[in-house]
Parts: sequence; structure tokens; C-alpha cells
Amino acid sequence: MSDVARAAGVALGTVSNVLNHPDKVAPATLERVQGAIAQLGFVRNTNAQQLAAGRSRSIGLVVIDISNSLFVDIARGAQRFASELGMNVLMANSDNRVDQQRADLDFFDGARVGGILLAPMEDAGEDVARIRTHGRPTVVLNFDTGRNDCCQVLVDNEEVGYLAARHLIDSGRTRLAFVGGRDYLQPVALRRRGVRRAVAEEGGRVSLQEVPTENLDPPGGLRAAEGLVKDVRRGSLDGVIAVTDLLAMAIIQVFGAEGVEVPGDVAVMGCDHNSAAWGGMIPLTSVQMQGLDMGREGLRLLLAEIDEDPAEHRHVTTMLRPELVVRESTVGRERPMPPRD
Amino acid sequence: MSDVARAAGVALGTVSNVLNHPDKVAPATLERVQGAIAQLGFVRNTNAQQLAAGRSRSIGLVVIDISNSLFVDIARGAQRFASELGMNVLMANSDNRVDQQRADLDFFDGARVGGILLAPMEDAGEDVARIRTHGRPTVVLNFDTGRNDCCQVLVDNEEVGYLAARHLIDSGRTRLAFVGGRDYLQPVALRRRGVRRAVAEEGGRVSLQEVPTENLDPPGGLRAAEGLVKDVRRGSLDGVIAVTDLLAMAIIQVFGAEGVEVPGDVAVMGCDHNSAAWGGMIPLTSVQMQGLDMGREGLRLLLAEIDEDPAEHRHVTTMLRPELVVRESTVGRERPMPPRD
DNA sequence: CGCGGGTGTTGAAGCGCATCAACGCGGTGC
DNA sequence: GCACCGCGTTGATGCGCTTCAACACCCGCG
Repeated sequence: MSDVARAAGVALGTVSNVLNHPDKVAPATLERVQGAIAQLGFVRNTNAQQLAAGRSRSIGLVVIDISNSLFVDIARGAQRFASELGMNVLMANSDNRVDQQRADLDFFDGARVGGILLAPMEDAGEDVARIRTHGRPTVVLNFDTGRNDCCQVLVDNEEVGYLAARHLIDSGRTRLAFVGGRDYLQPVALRRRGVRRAVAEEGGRVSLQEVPTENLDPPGGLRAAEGLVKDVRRGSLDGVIAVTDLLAMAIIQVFGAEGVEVPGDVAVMGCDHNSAAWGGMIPLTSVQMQGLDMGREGLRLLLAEIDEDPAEHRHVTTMLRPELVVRESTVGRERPMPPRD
Repeated sequence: MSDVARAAGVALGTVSNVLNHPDKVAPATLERVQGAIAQLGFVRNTNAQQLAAGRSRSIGLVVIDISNSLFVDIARGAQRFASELGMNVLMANSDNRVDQQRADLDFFDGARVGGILLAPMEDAGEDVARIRTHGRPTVVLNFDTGRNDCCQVLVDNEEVGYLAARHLIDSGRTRLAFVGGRDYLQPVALRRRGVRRAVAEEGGRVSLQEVPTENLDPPGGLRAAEGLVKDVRRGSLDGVIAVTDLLAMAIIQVFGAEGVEVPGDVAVMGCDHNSAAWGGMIPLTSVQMQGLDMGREGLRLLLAEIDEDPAEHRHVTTMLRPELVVRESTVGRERPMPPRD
């Protein structure tokens, strides 16, 4: 920076003013300094800038699994909003490892970013609390820590289940199955509850069987599907809600192989609008998890917390409304269409 | 850090030694200082560290589109390797915008990262050259800049096409079609060349038609597929190589709707092993683009360049060998299986 | 002509750390 | 008893920037 100052024939402080308070600089000087900057290809050292200024224009985004399209959407939502605001989002992918997630949080803490957005898979309450002890604003996305010590942005997972069941019931299905993993997974338990509520509203007119699976991967779906095939043939099943899109795709796959028609014999839908499931022959009905909104809203909360007086900051939990995405795995298809979005 | 020094009753420099050269510190002192660090929850300020040390333990990864699974694999490959080495990979997603890509590069340049890995979609030669002017090592992944001013890691895209065509020919197909976008896209042109080479080796025994599409999205595939259906019925087509997995899925979709059996009547395969296409009913044969290796190898080259004397650095282009991934869209299936990986 | 106020500009202080010459101290060899 | 050595430790220096009190200068007013 002193090179720039020398080249432009001004003091160091003036160059800094050009960069940070251009309105405080005389037009002629400004132009001269900017010329020198361009000519020398000067790029301001962010480390020194942050060290001296004591604040940062970038925020850290820690994501547990970048290969899940929900987290990609979250990242996009936050980034687009940040670039509107002239801020920067740095992303760290924890690759499904909790220790890596901790390392990523510590890294951003050490880098003194303005704030941290965390989209964890398991409870990261302790880590968040530790980071917050250091005075670094942190917002948790897509996971309810159950603690009241930070802002959160969640999707109403009970509503997800409710919307799914409502959709099947409203399109004429009366013998439903909910296929999902164990309830220790927060979203599974909530979605299940929503499904039950919708079924209960029908007062016995609609039946519901619940099929647990070992995990939420496609192989789990395959095993579950074999039992479902029998139920369809027996006439005791005409609508399947899989807690996960990938599970739904696996089920559809088995149905196809066994000659069970979707959605003719049975409607099948997922619950998390996962792009990894978009390539199928039968476009999957699902429920949109609002990743873009989650990222944007999370960043909004984070910026609010950064600007606010720490003493009077109130922790907010924003609950986003999920949205049904109807495609051809639940309603008759005249002609297959390509995946959208 | 001075707080830690005071708490442990040592000088500032000793705390620094504990952090950076623990072997130079007496065991008793070391323990005392580490205790103070833990008790105070001290986290070293990376900005100050880098400013003082003049070097960085983190490297920047700029990726043009995080929703493409190849780039996710690249990120994972680089990150895993980095964490083995105790380094840190920061990721920036340019979200398919070239101006954002430039901003991301400039950000990492300003942050004085140790080096930059760039996986661009369009030619970013000028930007790379600019960054390199500043003395920052940069390695380009998955794109041939055509310039000899930086290291690159590429997949042999001609081999991709060759492997694809060879696979179809070896499994008994003789009337092939190559469906792809325009040739101005580097990978498309190369894969096409590889396909031609494999067909040429058969000396007229195998036919090849080339079907251009407007773009590489599924909708482009739908339009192309309508013509292909006629060819299959006419008996002039029994094997389709789509330049992209998504294109292949769209084609399979139309075939399914029209009653054309895959792989019975016609084999269909893709060329970029994209996880967005893994959910389909017919698991897609494709060619693995070695994203994990690309990320790892890119980081290796980058670290080599960082350690080397800039004067005698030689630019290297590593060419990775693609690998065929055979699944059921090209060879008879007894029973549908779930997507693997 | 002198003075107050506004506009631009200056340069020194300090952000939190790594580094390194210098130093203290106990031990070794003569 | 002295010189010498090496291990631990110290604290001043500087990394590149922001900030701010202080200053230079010009204008208009009394």
C-alpha cells in the first residue's frame, strides 16, 4: 500500500481513505490513487485489514454434507444475498464428519469472521455454545438444537408430513403407508407426526401403516418395498409417503420391476425435494424444503445479530413453510416430462 | 495471547513457541501454557498469524457450480487430502457466474491464501494469469486453458468417448448414435473424437450418427430422443452415447414412454457420472470423471508449486484416466438395483 | 487584515501475532 | 576457577492495514 502511496505521491492514510471512504477524498486525488492502484495491480491484504479494523466483511458457512442438494440450496441462498450486500460467504464442507465440523467452526472462529452459519446434521449445540462464548454470532440452519442460545431457521417438518399426507388423501388415496427411518432423527419424527395428524383428520376413513427402515438410503427402501408390493396387490395400500426422496425412488424402482404401476396402482412421494432424485423416469412428487430461503433468512438473522447490541439480542427461531411440489409419481401422467428447476 | 502469557507466567514469545515450536519448549512450561490456553479458551487469530508469518495454511478452492457432482467430488478429494496434511480448504461457489468467479479469485488473492485451486466452466485464463502475476500459485482443474502458464489436472475426455463407444461395441452394439451439444464446448468435442476413433477401429462394421442438441440439459435430450425413437424402430440404432448423464436420463425417459426398451431394444449411456442422474429406475452406465482424484492431485501439484522455488517451477499437466462404470442401462438386467456410491 | 470553519491530507499509533538476536543459567572440560 | 556450550526463555521489531488527532489550506465574513 505504501508503494501505491508513493506512486500516487500521497500519504499512506490517503490511500486507505480512497479504499474505505472515497467520499472524503478530493476527486483529483481519488483518480490519481485509483490509477496507481490499477497500474500496480494492488490487492489489499485482507488479513491486515481485518486485524487493523477489527471486523470482517465475510461470514463462514459450515455445511455437514455438500452432496445433499438441500445444503447446496442453503449455500446458494446465503451467497446470493451476501453478494447483494457486498459481503462474502466462505464455505466449509464437513463431509459428514462431526470432528471436521468442529474443526471448520474453529477455523472460522480463528479467522475472526463476522459470523457463522451452521447447517449441521447432528446436534452441534455444545460447539455452537463454545463459539458464541467467544462473542461470534452464529445461526443454526435446518436443525433444532433445542437450546435457546442462538437464532435458528427451520422448516416446519410436521407441516411437511401433513402436506404430504393431505396431498395423497386429497387426490383420492385412502390406504397410506409412511416409510421412514427410526424416530431418533428429528425430521423423521416430526414428519411422521404430521402424517398422523392428516390421517386423523379423516376420522378412520383413511388407514395408515408405518414402515420403519434401518436407514434412509436407497438400499433400505428396497427391503421395505418388497413388503409394500404385497400390500398393493392385496389392495391394502394405494399411497406411499417416503420420508426421503431417495427412499421414494428406490421404492418406485422395485414397484417398476414387480409390475406395480406408479401412480396407477399406488402413488409414491418423497419429502425432501432432493435433486439427486430428479433424474428418475417418474418425476417424483415431494415437498420443497426451502433451502434458498433458509440460507437467505439465516444470513439476515446473522447480520441482524452482528449489528445489534449483544446485550439486548433476542434469539429468534424462524419457521419456514414447506411447499408441496406435485409431479407425476402421485397424479396420472399423460407423458413424461423432464425434471424441472 | 498476552493474556495467556500472563496467566501462565511466561513471556509472549514463549506462548508463540508453544503454538509453533512445541519441541523448543520445556515440558513443564509447555503444560502450563497449554493449561492457560485451555482455561482461557484462547483461539489464535489467523489474520495476525498470517500477517506476521507471511504464509498461510489454507488454500482456496473456487468452483463454478457446486450443484454439479463432479465439482463436489473435486472438493471432497482436495479437502480429504488437505486434512491429512493439517491444511484447510476454503470453498467459494461461483454459482455459474463468471463475474462471481472473478470476485472469488480476487477474494482469495486478497486473503493471501497459500494457493488457489480453480475448477472453472469457461476459460478463466486471463484471471489466472492476473492472480499468478501476484505470485500466488494456482492450479486449474478439469479445464484446459490452452496456455502453458499454470499446472492443470484434466481428465482425458477423448478417452472418455473412446471408452464409452468401446463398451457399447464390445457388448454387441453396432449402430451407434452420439448425442451431444455443440463442439464449442471443449469436453463435447473431445468425447466426440474419442467415439469416432473407436468406431473407426471397427472399419465400417459399426455405424455412427451424430445428433447435436441445443444444450446439455434434459429438455435438449427430449427433443433429440424423438428422432432416436424412430431410428430404433427402424432398426438403424441400438446404442446411444449421450455426452452428459442428464441428457442420457432424458432420452431413457422418452424411450420408456414410447415403449422402447432399455437396454433391450437400445443401450443408453452417459459420459460424466453425475450423481444427479443416479436416482433413475434404470441405473445408468457412464464414465467416471475421477473428481476425487482430480481434487487430490490438484492439491498435490499446488503444494509442490508452493514449496518450489518460483524461478525453476515447471508447469505440469496431469491427465487422469477415466473409468467406465457399467450399470444396467447398457447390459441386460435381471433385477433393478439401487444406485451405488 | 484577521479570524473561524470547512475541506483534504498527513503520519504515528496500534491491531495480534511470528521471529530472532540476545540473554540467563546450569553443566562440562580443562 | 574459568571459559565455553547448549537449552529455555525473553522482548523488541515488524507484518500491512485502519484510524484519528493534528495540521495545511482556502473561503467568506466581520
